[in-house]
This record gives sequence, C-alpha cells and structure tokens, in this order.
Amino acid sequence: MSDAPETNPYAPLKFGGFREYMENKQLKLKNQERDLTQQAAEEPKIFQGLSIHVNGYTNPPHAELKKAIVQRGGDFQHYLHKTKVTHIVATNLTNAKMKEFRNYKIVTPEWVTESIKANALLPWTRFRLYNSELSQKQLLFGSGTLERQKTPGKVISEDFDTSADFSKELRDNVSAQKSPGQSQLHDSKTPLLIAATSSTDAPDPIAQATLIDISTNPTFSSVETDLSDVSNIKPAGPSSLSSTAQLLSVYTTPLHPSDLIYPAASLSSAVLPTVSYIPSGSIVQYPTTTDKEFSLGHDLNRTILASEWNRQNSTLNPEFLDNYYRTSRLHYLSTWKAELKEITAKLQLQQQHAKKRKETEGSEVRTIMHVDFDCFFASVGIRDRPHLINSPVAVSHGQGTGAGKTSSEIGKCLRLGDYIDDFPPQHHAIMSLANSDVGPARKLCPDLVVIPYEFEKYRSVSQIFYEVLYSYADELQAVSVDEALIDVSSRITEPDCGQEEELAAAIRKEVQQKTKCNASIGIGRNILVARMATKKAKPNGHYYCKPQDVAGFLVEQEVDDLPGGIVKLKDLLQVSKVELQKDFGPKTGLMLYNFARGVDDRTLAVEKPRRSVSVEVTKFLRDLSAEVSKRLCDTGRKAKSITFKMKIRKPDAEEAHKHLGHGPCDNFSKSTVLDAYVDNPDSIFRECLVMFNQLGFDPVDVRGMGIQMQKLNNESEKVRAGPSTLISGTETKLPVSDHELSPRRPQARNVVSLLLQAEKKAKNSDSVAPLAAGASGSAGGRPIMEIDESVFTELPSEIQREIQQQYTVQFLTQGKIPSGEESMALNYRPPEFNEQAGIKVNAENDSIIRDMRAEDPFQSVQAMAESARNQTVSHKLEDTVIHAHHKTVKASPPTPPKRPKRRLLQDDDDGDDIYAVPEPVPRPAKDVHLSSPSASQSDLPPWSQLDPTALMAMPETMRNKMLEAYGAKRRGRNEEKGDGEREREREGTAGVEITRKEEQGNRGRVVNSDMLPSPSQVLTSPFSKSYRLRFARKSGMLIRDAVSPPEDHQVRGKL
DNA sequence: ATCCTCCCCTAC
DNA sequence: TAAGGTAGGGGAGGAT
Repeated sequence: MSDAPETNPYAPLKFGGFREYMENKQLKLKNQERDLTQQAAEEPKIFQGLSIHVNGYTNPPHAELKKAIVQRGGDFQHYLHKTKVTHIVATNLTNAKMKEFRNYKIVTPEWVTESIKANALLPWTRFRLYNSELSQKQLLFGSGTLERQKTPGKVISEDFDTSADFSKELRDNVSAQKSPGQSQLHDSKTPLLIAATSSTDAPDPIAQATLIDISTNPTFSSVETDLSDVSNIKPAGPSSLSSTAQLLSVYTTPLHPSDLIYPAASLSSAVLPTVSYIPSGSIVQYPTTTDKEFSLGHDLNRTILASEWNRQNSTLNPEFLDNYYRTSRLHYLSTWKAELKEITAKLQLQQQHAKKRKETEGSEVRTIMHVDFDCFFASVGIRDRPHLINSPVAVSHGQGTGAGKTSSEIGKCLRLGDYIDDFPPQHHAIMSLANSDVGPARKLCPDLVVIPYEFEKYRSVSQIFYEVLYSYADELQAVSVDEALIDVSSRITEPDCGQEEELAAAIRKEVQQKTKCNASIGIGRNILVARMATKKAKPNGHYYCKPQDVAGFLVEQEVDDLPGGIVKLKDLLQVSKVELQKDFGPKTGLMLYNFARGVDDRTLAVEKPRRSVSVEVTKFLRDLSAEVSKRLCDTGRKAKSITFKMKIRKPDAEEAHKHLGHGPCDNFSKSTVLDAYVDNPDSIFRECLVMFNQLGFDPVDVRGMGIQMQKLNNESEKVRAGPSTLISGTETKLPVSDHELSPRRPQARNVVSLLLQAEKKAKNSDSVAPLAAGASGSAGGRPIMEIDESVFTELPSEIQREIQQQYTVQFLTQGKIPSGEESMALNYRPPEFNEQAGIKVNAENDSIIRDMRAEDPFQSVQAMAESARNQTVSHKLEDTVIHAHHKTVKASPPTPPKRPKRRLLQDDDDGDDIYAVPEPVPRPAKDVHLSSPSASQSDLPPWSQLDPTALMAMPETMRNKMLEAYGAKRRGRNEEKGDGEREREREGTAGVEITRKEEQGNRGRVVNSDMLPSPSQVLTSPFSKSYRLRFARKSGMLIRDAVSPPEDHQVRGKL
C-alpha cells in the first residue's frame, strides 16, 4: 500500500496517451491486486492457476469477485484475453455474449463464492451458467439455484458486510453507553485506514463506539431488518428473500417457483409471458409455445424480455427494488439523512439534561459551525486506496475499468459521482464535468480514476463523524451524511478571540484522525454565515466569519449561473424588503432580505417528527405501493393522504437511451385524502391506481411514478411506544397492518370494501354495498374478467386467447356491474358506487366539461381525462381509454391563467373522498380511440423507448392493450380517428400545458410563477440558481439578458 | 385572518 | 449495463 509503486503508473498522463493510459491502468490494477493478495496471504490459494474474467454485472459485484479471486491465487483478467482466460464468471449473458463465450467455462458467481466457502475449488460444471436450455431451466428453477438471482455471495461483500449492521451494533452498545457527552471512540481501534481494503474491516470502528441510542429508531429497525437479509450469507435459500420480495409476494400472487418468469428456455426463442404482476388470484400462464404468430403484445414483450437485463430489472425480478435501491446513491442520501435526523431527534430528547443549551441562550452570542467533509465519497474511497491520493478521482457506478468496455461506452452509461467538484484545484478541469459522463471526463483528464460507490463505508464514516461532532456540540443539526451544523456556543467563552478557530481545528483534527477524511468547517454567528464560510474554508480548513466581517464577506459573494450575467449579493441589498416580499412571497422575501444582510436567526433545527414517507422510482406502481407501505410500517406510522406522482415524457422529448434515464419529463401529481389511516400496500396501491387512471396518461409515456404518504398518524403514540415498537421493526414490517382500521378484515382483498364500509358509512353507505359484495370471482383459480363482448371481440385473437388463459371471461352488457378484484384493479367502477351524485354528474358531464374548458383549460383537461377514463365503465376495458386520456391531456388549451382547479374536479365528483374518483361518464367509444398523435408526439417511440419496467407496471390488460396499440402503430396502421372536436382541440392547444412546464426545464423558466424558488432552499442555499434567476428577473437586475415582462401572468400568457 | 390542498422545487 | 430518491418548505388559491 505504499503510494509509490515502482513503475509509477500513477503519474498523471498527458492528454491523448490512450495506449499508455491503458497500459498504466493495467499496471495499476495489477498493483491493486498485489496489494490485495498481500493482505490475504493466509487465504488458501484455491484459484491458483486459473485465469478468470468477470463479465458484466454480477452479484456480488465485479470488484468483490476480483478481490476474492485474487486473494486466493487466481489471476483476474479485466479484459477478455481470449487466450488466457480459463473461466468467465457472469450472472447474465446476452445472447450475443453467450455465443461469443461459447467455448469458455462460463460460471455463475456462486462458483467463486461457494468455492470459497468450501475452501476448495468446486467443479465449475456445477455452476455452469447456461448449460443448455434444459439445464438452464434446472439451473434457474432448481433448488437453490433460483436463489442465485438473489443476493448470494454476500460472504465476500464488502459493501454489505454483515458487521456493517449499524443498527444492531448500535443497539448492542446502547445500554452500555448512555452518556452522550463523551466520545466513546477511543476503545475502538479505528483500523480504517489501511485495512479497509480487506473485505470485512470497515464497520468495526462503528461497532465499538457509539453513544447514540437508536434502539428506538424505526428507521434503524428497518435497516437492521434489511441487512439481516444480507447477512444471511447462505447463497441460497428462502431466508434470503428480500423483505421487499416478501412484501410483494403478498400482493402478487406468490408464484410458484416454476411459474416464475425468468424465462425458462433460451434467451432468444423462449416465448415469454406477457404478465409480470398478476392480480391476485390469477395464474401465470405461458402462451402456448406452439403459437408461431405472436400477438403484438407478445411480440413486443418478447423482444423486451429477450434482454436478460430487462428481465432482471423489471418487476419480473422480485428483487428489483432492492437491487435498485442498493445502488442508488440518491436513495442512500435520503435514507441516511432520515436516519440521522431520527437519531438527532432522539438525542435532542434525551439530552435535555445532559447538555442543555444555556437557557439564557436567546440573548447570548451564538457560535455555529458548519462541518462538511471535503468530497466525501471520493475521500472515503481514496482513504482506502492510498495510491490514489494524488489522483483525480471520480466516484461512479461501474468501476470504470469495465471489462471490455471502451471508454466511450463507459462515457455513455456512467456518470460521475458526487463530490468531484470538490476535488483539488489542480483538477479543475474535471470539475466542470461534475455530473456529466465519465467518458468526457476521462478525455479531459486521462488519469481520472473512477472508483465505485461504497455506501456502507460512507455510512460508517458518517457515524464516526457524527459522534465526534456530537461530543463537541451543544446542539447538532444533521444536514446530510457528510455534513452537519453544530451549535458550540457554550464552548466559546470569549468570542472572537481565537477560540472559535481553535475549536474548529480541534474538531477537524479529531474527525481526520478518526475517519481519515478531511472536513472543513465554516464558522459564524448564525447558520447562514457559517454555511457561507464553509466555502471559504475548503478544502481542509476552517474559516470564521466574524460579525464585523460578514458584510464584506457576503457582499462579494458571487452568484453565478445567472443567464446573461453575474450578480453579486450586494445587488440584493438594493432591493427593499417590501419589493422582495412582493416578488417572492412574504416569507421568502423576508428571508432574502435578511440573508442579504447576513441576518439569520434560525436556530439549529429541533428535529421535528417526520411528516411524510414516500417512494419514488422511475418505475412501478405495485412495487412502490409495497415499498411505501413498508416504510410506513417501518416508521410505525400510518397515513391518510396519498399523493401520486407521475413523470410523463415530454411530447417532443427524444428517447432517453440512457436505459433508466427518464429524459425530459413533465410532472403530474394527484392526491387523495382518505378518511382513515392506512399503511398497507394493497390500499395504497388501489388508491394510486385510481389516481393513475385519473391522470390518464398513455402508459408509453410514463417515465416515473411516485407515491407520497402524508398526514401521518400521531407521533406521540409512536414516541411513547418507542423502544419496543421500533426494536421489533421486523414485526411492524408486515405489510398488512391496517388492522386498527378494520380489525376484522382478514383478507387483503377485502381491504377496499372494508375501507369503504368503515369510512364511507356516513356519506354513501348505500353505494358501498355492491362493492363490498363484489367478492371477486375466481373460477377454477382464474379470476373473472368481465368485459364487454364487443370489446373483447375486437381484440386481436392473440390477446383474446391470452385473456382467456388468464381469466375466466365473462361478457357484460353495457352497464352491467363488473365486480371483484380484477375489476377494481382495472379501475372498473360499478355505477352504483356513486349512484346519487354520480348520475347527476353523468348527465351533465359534457356541458360541465365545456364550461370548465372555457374557464380553466387545465381543469377541463382533467375533466376530459376523467370522462375519458370513465368510459372504462361503459366499455369495460379501461386500457382503451388510456390513450384517449393522454390525448386529452395533451390537448390542453392554452396555458391556464391559474393553477388547475383540482378542487373543482373533486366537486364534480360524487364527493367520494375515498377514491376521489369521478363519476362514470358515458361516452361513445369512438371518442376515445387511439388516435395517432400528430407531429411532435405522433409516433410511438422506438422500441427502445419502451421502458420495460414501466410496461410491466401496468395491469396486464392495460399492458396488452398498450402493446397492441403500439404494434398497430408500428405497422403503420393509422389511428381510428378521433372525433373532430377533440382533434381540433388538441391541435389548437397542443403543448400549452407542456410549454408551461417546459419553461421550467429551460432557461425561460424564470418567468413562470411555478418557478418561484422554494424558500426551503433559502434555508440552506439562499442564493442558489432559481432564486437568482427569479430574483434577477423580478428585480430587474438581470444584467445581460433582456428581461421579459415582469408580470407573471403576462409572461405566462405569452408562453 | 387562517386554514388546507395541491402542487413545485430544492438539497443532499 | 445504471441505479434521476425523498423529505420538507412554501406559494397560490380556495375553504372556512
């Protein structure tokens, strides 16, 4: 681990020396390997003599396999040296690769992990990846190997090392260490520095030293539970099922392993199932293999699913969400922050005695420190890679050393991680590339070293960091995993005489000693100043901005990013408070006014109880429901407000070929207030499904969905129940726990009915009955699909057949009430449901729509969407309608002068708060047919655009329908022509709504009142971009850019 | 006035 | 293969 290996491959390279670069890279890699080997001299050399190449994404990750292999004598080949390589380790291989590697010994990672466990080289044939189609099936479905898809190999996982079980360790230490006043770190040996490259060291320090009692921390409980999965190092076995998977299994008919959709047969030719998530009660059926002419749906699905990657990353894979989150840095950021806040809240509670803030505090001089690691992720990475100490480092997914990847490929798919912009000045070149692709960054900076995220390490370091801070702080406010605000007023007895700096130095030193990472500290009399000072303190320094310096310091702060010019803060001083408040709103205006003067009387946040729990992924409803539910349960709360959000591809957005990118999107959301607290996924899912349908977008355009739960139930209850509840997080994790709501309800399927009964009795009790009674039929194991015969017969025969395979089809006549779960899931709605109010609405619907259209375009859009959706009721196949919704929405008339009046929508509603579903509105089917969109959005996206995951999120009928439509489009067939009015409308107004929003994404955004900066940002970064934009615009201070009309509505109208 | 709902927007 | 997640503040506008 010396930082000067003999060959000096670490010396910076000149531009263009690609070959040299590659050679050096190889050298570096070999050096790393040597290091690894030395660290593990005692490991049995079971892979001696083998030359192993790891291809593609694996679990455990590439890096860990490498470490394991190298440490055990294996030769690790980063590139596929056709002559050298003896074994290829892979979890998935595309067809092409399968062919290409045909002559190698292709094994799953279990070969490595199991061999390690066995301490002997196991025969590779036992771990053959895809033997033949037959054996593949066995492999996939056979005992034990099914679990291969899960998280085997955790044995050697560094990132998820079992000892990283933060919460458990903490809890174990809780009782022993209650005094928060003292750092308890000393007894831990903090072996972080050197040892960290060995696979199991990192978490140690944390384990030993904690003064934080998290025993009552729900988040931790959940974490613990999650990790416990991971810590189950058995590579296979039911117990390794992820909690998410378990959750899901409740709602997804638990599939028999043999039903699991990992497409059995060969990658290319298997006929793949069309369904991923099956409404409960239904059964997965494979289309008959003999059928040569696939339906369009199958056709498309098959194509999509032919990609191994797609399969892995769709809901087909029960572990999808887990995997996703496991590697999402943003998710970690959120999670950590929540954890830290919870902890802080606890501490704040229990410390009232121990370290009380001076009661006189109000009048006293405060000293606030803002402590922030320098490029945290990178620092941690470098810490354990001392040879990189002088290299530019980017943190990113994928090692950047990717097997066989050219740098351009890397550039396409990898992004620089966080914090690169904190990198030392000599690497400013890359700074500008922060958050851009690695490829370009590499070009600019050939010696750029890309290291992977190491989330567990960050967490460990953060833990220590917080402990140190806490030992100094009167109060602490968690900002993020690598950043915190501390109030150290009580330690400053003589202000402005150097104590502040001394203290900061001491803190930084201790942080550095214990974490081996540098932190910088900004000091000020208030939060604002402290935060601003931090910038100046970096890197690896501290800076106290004394009161007398504040003015001068702030005044010169630059505000960049302003289109057309640079504005300094002093400009802000010229604007009156009244003006600011007029332009920005009372609070924000005042804040800006004060901030510009360095005035900030905020105290460190007393952590308030969490007010919401949400999930947002660029995918799926059902998973999301389960996930929020889980989190809700984990935090021991229920909620009665659900907001459902959708990201919809902008009409003219190009296809995001970044596979999971969502490209330019418009956001839509809708919320529903329930009458009772809810936490079970089923309820959540249903509510969201309703909203999903109400929003009525074309599934093809869906790029993301999110669910947020608000109006959480009582905190105090939870706090009181504290320890026990939280410790037993595992129990509360159980997805179905609305019991208080309706304790008698045993079946998930009845949730809705019971909810209705429980909640609606006062209002619409009559309407409840039919629904409640509508116990879904499932005949012979298959759910009943009630469908209008004419609709059914119009379907392509393939789809008909598929439906028949999956459902017991019952034909309906118009107006007949569909019932049961399938109906619900598909948002069918029995007319009776809203009988009274509904009828009225139905009758008036058209005129209402017209009226609203006149008033408020957006509203009318929604109303139209509603009406379109309601067609479902008459046509029993809501999928048909989805497209129409889409059209309708797109057809929104010119920018609304006001925000959408959602209330009105609800008023139009039957007043049914539970579902907030508008009345069924009979409309002729033709209105809602899939008319091909015009110009900008006309054609359905290329296949690649279809996000298979979003696709899978659809109820299968919807999906099929969509696929059908899609196929139809592809064939160049044309729309069924929409009715003239609608068409006209759409064209006349197309994109207005979108335009409005587009502005936000573009530079014109300033003018939109929606762009009003969220004052929340002021709290932390008062002069961030939108503020600046907005401010500049409003106060006429835009320097270069000519300012458009100051009036919001004017501007908006213009837009 | 003061609340609430529905967004939007931000930081990390 | 990548991993654009989330909690919270507040403006706008309506309800009370």
